[in-house]
Amino acid sequence: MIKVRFAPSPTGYLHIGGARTALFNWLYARAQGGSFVLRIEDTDQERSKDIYLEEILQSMKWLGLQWEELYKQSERFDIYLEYAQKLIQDGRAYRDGEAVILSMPQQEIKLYDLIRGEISFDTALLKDEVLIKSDKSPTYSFACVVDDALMGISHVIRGDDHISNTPKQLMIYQALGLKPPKYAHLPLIMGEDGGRLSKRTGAVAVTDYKRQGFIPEALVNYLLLLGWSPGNNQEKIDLKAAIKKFSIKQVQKSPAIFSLEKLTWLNAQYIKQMDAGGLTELLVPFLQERGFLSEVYDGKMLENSVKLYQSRMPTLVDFCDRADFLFKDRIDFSDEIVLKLKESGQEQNISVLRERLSRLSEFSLESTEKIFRDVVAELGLESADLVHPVRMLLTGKTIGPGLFETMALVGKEKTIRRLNYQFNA
RNA sequence: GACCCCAUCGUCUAGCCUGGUUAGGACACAAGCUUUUCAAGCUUGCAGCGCGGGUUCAAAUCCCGCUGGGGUCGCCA
Repeated sequence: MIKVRFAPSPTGYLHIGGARTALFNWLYARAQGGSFVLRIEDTDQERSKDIYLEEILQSMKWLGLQWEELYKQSERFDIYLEYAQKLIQDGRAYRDGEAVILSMPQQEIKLYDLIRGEISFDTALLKDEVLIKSDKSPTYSFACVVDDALMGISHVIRGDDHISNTPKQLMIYQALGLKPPKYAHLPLIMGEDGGRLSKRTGAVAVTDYKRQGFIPEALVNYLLLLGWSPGNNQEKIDLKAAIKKFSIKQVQKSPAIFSLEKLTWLNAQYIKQMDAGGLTELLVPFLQERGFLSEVYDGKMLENSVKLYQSRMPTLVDFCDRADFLFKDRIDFSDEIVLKLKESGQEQNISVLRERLSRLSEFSLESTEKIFRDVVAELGLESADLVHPVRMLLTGKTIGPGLFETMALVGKEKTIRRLNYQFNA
């Protein structure tokens, strides 16, 4: 029976590296028909906090990584103490005050890592290992070994940073007379500067990405690509397809640098291919948070707006920024826009356009375009002469979707009002 | 510093195991097409096997060394 676990410590938010470790564990379990255990390593009473635990569970769910079993080490202290006692009786460990310490055997050991192959260590270089601390709580390595053994974990898939913990833990298994699991050490994810991933080099918490408007499918897909490849030049792959193709042996051995640019590109791909209704639903909380939308809103109108921006919003937040004019009553112009409007010299022509548009009864893409084209022709202008200043007036921006689609969305009343602008005021 | 691990375009990677490829794809970048702007899309371009030795008819691929990078060295996890 294949059984793996992800063992986060609730001393901080779930970060991107942890999320990837969880993802690979989950994938391995699913690919092998095994099960996935979530084990909360909250032995550090000082630093473990419930809010972090809540956040980790939420992030896991958001990413779509369901677990079969959940444990908390803080509820298992008796078990660790019991095993430590046994080691003392067997003469493999000794007391130092309240603490229990393992006498480190001296030997050459070989570890076969599923990703790296054979790794050898000399435990003579290791110091005796603390198993139970003076406060009677277990140390990481001890709790980890006891739990992995008791929970029947068959494969330990974890970050590279644990590779040097492995020989110590192997010695604990040996002292306990228990069979160790198979190991696979994942290379770490690094920041854009090649160093450790940190807040300085970008967002590290999964919730930060959520807040920044990334969708879970894209994040998971990107994380998958960091250290693994489905082959056949495929970039976009969902969890279901990944399960079919996943092989732990194909995981890269070298660390990978996190690229926000590529994640953003993937996010844009997912957003473009979503159905507009589903995308709209995702957008609603972002819009409400900004006060752009109240509890009650016109879903149809919103969905139409979303469609117009679907290929123009790499992240959900981008929609809020780029389509803000649809939700605001009045828009503020930047100095740049004010200047460009003044330089366009189209005040008179725009007032002609405005007057003609105001006579329209049906304010649609087709009708506004017809009027616009007529006015341009009558005044002997190029379309571009009016398109740009009108867009600025309606949206407060120099860029955006097609002007007539925009007009139809903004609606007659607001369009007429925004076209009434004192260029030299 | 000691110990362990790693090394293909700027970045993520395919290829390596089972030597023979014009070393493939993607992001980014550049150009073009399209166009009312911006995106999207399509086309094209730029760019890589860290270095040095072997082994071999032949090395990105196998071996050794160097260099470079990463990780660990807590009664944190």
